[in-house]
Amino acid sequence: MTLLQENSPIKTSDMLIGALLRVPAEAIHRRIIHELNAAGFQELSLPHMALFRFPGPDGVRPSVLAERAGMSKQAMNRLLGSLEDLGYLVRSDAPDEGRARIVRFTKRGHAAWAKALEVLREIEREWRAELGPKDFSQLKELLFRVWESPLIR
Amino acid sequence: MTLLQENSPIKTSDMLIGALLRVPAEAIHRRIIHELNAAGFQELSLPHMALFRFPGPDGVRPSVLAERAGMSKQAMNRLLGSLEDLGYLVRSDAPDEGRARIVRFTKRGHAAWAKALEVLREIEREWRAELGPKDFSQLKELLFRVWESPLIR
DNA sequence: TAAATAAGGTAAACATAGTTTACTCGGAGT
DNA sequence: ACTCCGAGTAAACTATGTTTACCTTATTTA
Repeated sequence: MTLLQENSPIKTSDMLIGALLRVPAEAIHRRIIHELNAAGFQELSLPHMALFRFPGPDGVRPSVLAERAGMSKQAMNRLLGSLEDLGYLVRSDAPDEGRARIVRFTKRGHAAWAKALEVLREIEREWRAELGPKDFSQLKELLFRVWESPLIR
Repeated sequence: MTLLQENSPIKTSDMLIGALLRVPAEAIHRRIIHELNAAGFQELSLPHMALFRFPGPDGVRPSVLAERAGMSKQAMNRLLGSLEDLGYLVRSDAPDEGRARIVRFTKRGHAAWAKALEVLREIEREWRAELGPKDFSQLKELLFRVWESPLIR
């Protein structure tokens, strides 16, 4: 029932797609938090990453963000409250729609978002250098096909 | 500062590697939990997945599992305690090494582990059907090269 | 040999972060 | 005017993780 033999090297066929995706995804996640912290955005921790992820919270309503993050409106609201206290964003009234509000980055929020993108681009450069430009493009292309497919619904 | 243009379709180049890895990885994660629950392993929830992941906890020491999962020994110990109460595993004394213990799946634990692997293999079949066998193999091969590289340390 | 040290494991207090339950506010439909 | 609905909010509760502290056993060392 164990998955690996003793003393034999790991092969591609031993690895299932779950671990192959999860491990690098988590590594990227940790690195982004680490570099944001190091760049002066000390307060940002793991739960905040529910917001600092594609396609970002700027201009979006809290309930939509809750939906995207897969959490309750209340939990999202507390996250937003904490980030508002920390000066990363504001929740302003939406002019037209009833009681609706809209999340807007402050200057500091934009700076943090820009830093996160910068780290991600740096990571892409490193991967491209390691795999070679052609294979890296191929990897992104394949993952994009997964993205567009019904596989991940 | 926004990442996307209005009213234009998303292209590969818009997507950064972080989201391309994270979204499918999370989808797989959710599905495994869901199908384990449906298969009679109702009690298993998200935090338990820190153990139900490659290469599995069977035969491993608690402190190693804590290290792998990136959490404290105490937190891991509580997880193990909860799974022990639920009948998925036992912590037996290791015969030689001092106070060391070893985690062992019970029959139920083995069954859950086998089910998780089965779901994963089903997911792989679906992806292979969607992408085609050649491209799917290519995807795994590229991810494996990332796995072996220093990129994810 | 005896004492100090290190490593694995455990326990309790605490902090964090999420869900559940319940409420308010504003707009739309009747 | 009355009801209903959706968005947002608040408070109580729950879970899950960290911090702090301690026990046990083996190894090192004076």
